[in-house]
Amino acid sequence: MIAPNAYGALADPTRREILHLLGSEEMSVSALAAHFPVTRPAVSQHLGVLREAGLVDNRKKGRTRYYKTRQEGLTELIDWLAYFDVFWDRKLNALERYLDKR
Amino acid sequence: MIAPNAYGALADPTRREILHLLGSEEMSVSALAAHFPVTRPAVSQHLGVLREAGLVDNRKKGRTRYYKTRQEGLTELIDWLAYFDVFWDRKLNALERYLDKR
DNA sequence: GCTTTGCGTAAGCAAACGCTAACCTATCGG
DNA sequence: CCGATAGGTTAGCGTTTGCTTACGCAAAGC
Repeated sequence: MIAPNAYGALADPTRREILHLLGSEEMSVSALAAHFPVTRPAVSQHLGVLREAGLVDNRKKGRTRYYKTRQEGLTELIDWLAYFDVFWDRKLNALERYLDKR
Repeated sequence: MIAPNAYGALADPTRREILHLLGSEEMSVSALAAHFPVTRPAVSQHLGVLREAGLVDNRKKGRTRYYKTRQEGLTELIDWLAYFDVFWDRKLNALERYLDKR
């Protein structure tokens, strides 16, 4: 599945925070909505945007629907950034820090 | 200078293409506008958004204003993506290919 | 000087966005 | 069954966005 508009999905701060929350663990819509000042339908709509962008996935368990980040969707963004030279500088620096922590 | 909203700046496809054009070389506003179906003022407004986001810079030479990408601004996006595991997978793969070429 | 060129800015408008309130279906528990 | 719960959907709203047209101003060119 291709991601039509992964960039626009990141434009909203709530959606970015949702992605980070779902990055660490699977979460239900209600549990997700508890983290934000907006109503549950608003979060549901954000999840719809993220799903169409290919950035999240979900599975249904009973009446609860669990969402999680769909990491393949993020590769588009990473590939886009790879065009810029700065990518390599940051990459090597960050990689160094990353490897130091293991 | 901090970048208040680098994410939203990427939401528009015209702005993304502008960034790539400016990544390879410095360009004037008119030269930039020639690449797009929209008018020059529209491009000028896009450049204003990119400038406020810290993604482009410009210098004035006579009556011409040359824009170029401001690579430091992209670091926010890279840092954001670095939270996800897929970032490191892509990074390590790309680094491998990169090193193989030397 | 006067005209042209390069660019920014302002006004106005249609479309898209983010939100809430209200409603719907589906599932669980009694 | 029946009521409560989980979550998607819709209508309507104010706001923001992206665009054009029109204007203003500084730098060149004549």
